[in-house]
Amino acid sequence: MEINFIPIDYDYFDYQGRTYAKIIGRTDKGKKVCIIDEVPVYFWAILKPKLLEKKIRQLQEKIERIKVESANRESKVLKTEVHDKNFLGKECKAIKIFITNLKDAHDIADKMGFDEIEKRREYDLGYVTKYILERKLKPLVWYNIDGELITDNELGGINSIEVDDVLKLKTIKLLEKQPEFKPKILAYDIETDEFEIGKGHILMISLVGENFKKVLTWKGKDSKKQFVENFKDETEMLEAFVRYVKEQDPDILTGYFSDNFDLPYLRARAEHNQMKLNLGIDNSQPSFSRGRLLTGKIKGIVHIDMLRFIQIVYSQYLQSETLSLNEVASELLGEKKTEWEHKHSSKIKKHEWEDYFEYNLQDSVITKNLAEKIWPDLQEFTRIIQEPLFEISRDSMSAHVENYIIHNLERFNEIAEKRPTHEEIGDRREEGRFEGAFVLQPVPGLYSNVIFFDFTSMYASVIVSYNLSKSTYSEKEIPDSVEVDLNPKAYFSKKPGFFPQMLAEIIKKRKMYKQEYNQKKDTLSKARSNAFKLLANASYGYQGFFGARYYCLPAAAATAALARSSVKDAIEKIKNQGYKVIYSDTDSIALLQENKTKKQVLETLEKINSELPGVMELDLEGFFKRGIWVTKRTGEFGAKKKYALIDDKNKLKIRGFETVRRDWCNLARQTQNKILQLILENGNEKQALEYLKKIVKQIKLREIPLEQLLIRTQLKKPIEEYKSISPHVTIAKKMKEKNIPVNIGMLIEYYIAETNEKKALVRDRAKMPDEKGKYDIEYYLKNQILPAVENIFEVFNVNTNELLDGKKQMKLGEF
DNA sequence: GGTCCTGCGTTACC
DNA sequence: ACCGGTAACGCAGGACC
Repeated sequence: MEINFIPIDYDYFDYQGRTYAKIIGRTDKGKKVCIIDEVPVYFWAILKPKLLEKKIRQLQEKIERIKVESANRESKVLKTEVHDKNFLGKECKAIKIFITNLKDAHDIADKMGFDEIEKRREYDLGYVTKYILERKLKPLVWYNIDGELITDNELGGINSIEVDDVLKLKTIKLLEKQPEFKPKILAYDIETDEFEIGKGHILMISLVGENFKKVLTWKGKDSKKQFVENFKDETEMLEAFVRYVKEQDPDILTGYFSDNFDLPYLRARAEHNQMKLNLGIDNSQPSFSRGRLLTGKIKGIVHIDMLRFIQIVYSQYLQSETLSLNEVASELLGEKKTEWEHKHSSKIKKHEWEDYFEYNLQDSVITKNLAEKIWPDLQEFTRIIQEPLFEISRDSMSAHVENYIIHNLERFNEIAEKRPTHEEIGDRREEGRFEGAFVLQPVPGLYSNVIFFDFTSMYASVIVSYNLSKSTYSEKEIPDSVEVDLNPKAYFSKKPGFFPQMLAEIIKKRKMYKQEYNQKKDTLSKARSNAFKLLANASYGYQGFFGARYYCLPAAAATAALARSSVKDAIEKIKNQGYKVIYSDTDSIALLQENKTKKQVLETLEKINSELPGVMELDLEGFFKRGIWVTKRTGEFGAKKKYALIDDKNKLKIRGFETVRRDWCNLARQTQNKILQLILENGNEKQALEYLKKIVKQIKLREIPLEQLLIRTQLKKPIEEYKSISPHVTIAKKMKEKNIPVNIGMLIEYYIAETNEKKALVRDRAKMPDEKGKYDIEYYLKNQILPAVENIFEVFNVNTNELLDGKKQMKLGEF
């Protein structure tokens, strides 16, 4: 039978010693279908150069005799073939070794310690990756599939899984016209009495899908809400949850922080109540793999923890200071949810339960909206990198880069490099650091007509332009190469390597889809452009990352070194054209327009671009009517990574200042922001100074609400591990004593209060927000407000310290 | 008891 | 363990006088 099919989830199973792929997807008629398929599995033995044919044949025979036995199967080599391949850009002869079961590839490879073999490779690729490579049945791409319906008890009863049809694949054909795919998304969220997994009851579970809204609970017998469904106890509620998930039959089950909270909690409570949380299409329970973080997997339904994907892919582009559902949703969706003050169920009053149900439902509604908003990005990442959605939603950026490489090696006839061993990782981490970016020390001041240039995807374009990669690198001087002045010197062949070539394509596609987006303003080209941009930006970090298959520290060091010299060259050229360069950081250059016209500026840019190597490109980032740079708090020099700009539309761009640092109190941040705004709008400090005086007075009169004075600092490790006990650690200890849950990653809130005895240490004056106390006027003036503004006023030779003198008078009773 | 310096720790920039 | 280096700066803690 023939169907149009889109693969969503990939899995595999063993039956009678053989491995089968099991792909779950949808048909264009909306049916959920499982495809069963088989591909030959193999790995490679790369041979030493110049082996005689006879030798190779003898070796093949030896290899073909290898067998390994494990508890439940015997695995052997099925056949071997000799191929001309490339490994790390070099031509080689390699034996392709076909085996019965991929799981035994390691053991078979271990038995191949023959002299003629230089390296064994690709025994460490996962089955699903191998399957996608081999069959070219790529995730989230439409295919026409011809398959045979499995109706009997074949393959150990595979047809009993909960899908519409199970098909054994015969042939696949890529569909020319790719229709839009909208997955069925079901969002869920639980509310519990305790934060520790499984410790307390699950009070309620919300489920939200298309035209489907439910809150399942055993606490809702008095509820008048339509969406609330009441059950006898927790067990019945959990059973109903499983039932509803199956009934809804989603492609994606999504939660927020659900890998590490909701799903493991559900599993733990099911266990506690001696029932099975059989969510899988084969009635299996969710499984959890342990890395540093839990990962929850459900067979046949893609479980996606939205937080993971947002953390990895979006967080650097978000303004949100925490990645809480509330903050992220309000930034990405413009939705604010109503707050609920968490308390134990025994303390919830009757009428409050209704609000609690509403709150619980809302979390799932928001999570679903978030998933729909982010879907284009998830989809495009999946299509571009060609790994399953489940992995794409959780993998780190380095894994994305690596998977992109692996799925594109075939065009280069390349055999994949292996993953580093623990020892190799250890050695790599010992290798030490290399010099990074160049940052130009600014001269403090208020400047008019500031222009910013920046290099587009600078590191990626350096890698491409200078061909920097593991396969092009040489320790020793080689013909037709570029020498990079590192210690020791590094040489990179001019013959294009596969990684720089792939990266060149990534950059090209980024450019193409960005242009397409600028014309069409559609979500698809935006998501594509975004995915390629992120891949390009992660490429430099990838080559310097100790866990990478294609780790190459000299390539990373050379990338940084050539980026430094490129930016310095550009600065010199700009200066030679008669401009003053006032600042530069990594890939950007700030210069003053002064008496030049915009046309002249663009000509300068053009000239520099014409002289840049390869795909490197200097771009006009923007014109700003004013900009301010300040001194460091210690010393006379200009502070790096701290400046503020304003454009013609009075839009501010603030970098590095306390305004953008979440570990300063809101009052200091807002005051500084306002002062920067007034100065940049007016071009002088007059109004800003008046504003500051007003704020100082309000502080002294205790008119500032405590919320404005709270300092938030993240707890980054267990309390006991801190060598230096700073205020937030002290508060975290206090919270723990009071049985308030304290987790790693939490933002600890506190304020600094006055004390009777004059204690020197800040931490001894730190109090929790709900602790009684008067805020310490002197602390907030001297340690928050003044430090945030004094360097700014110093630009105008205004000494803000004088404003503080009022505090003595206050103590004398002036206020 | 004060001053100075250093290291820890967090958060930013790119 | 899950991409890199550069940088600012508060606070604690110890050296030193």
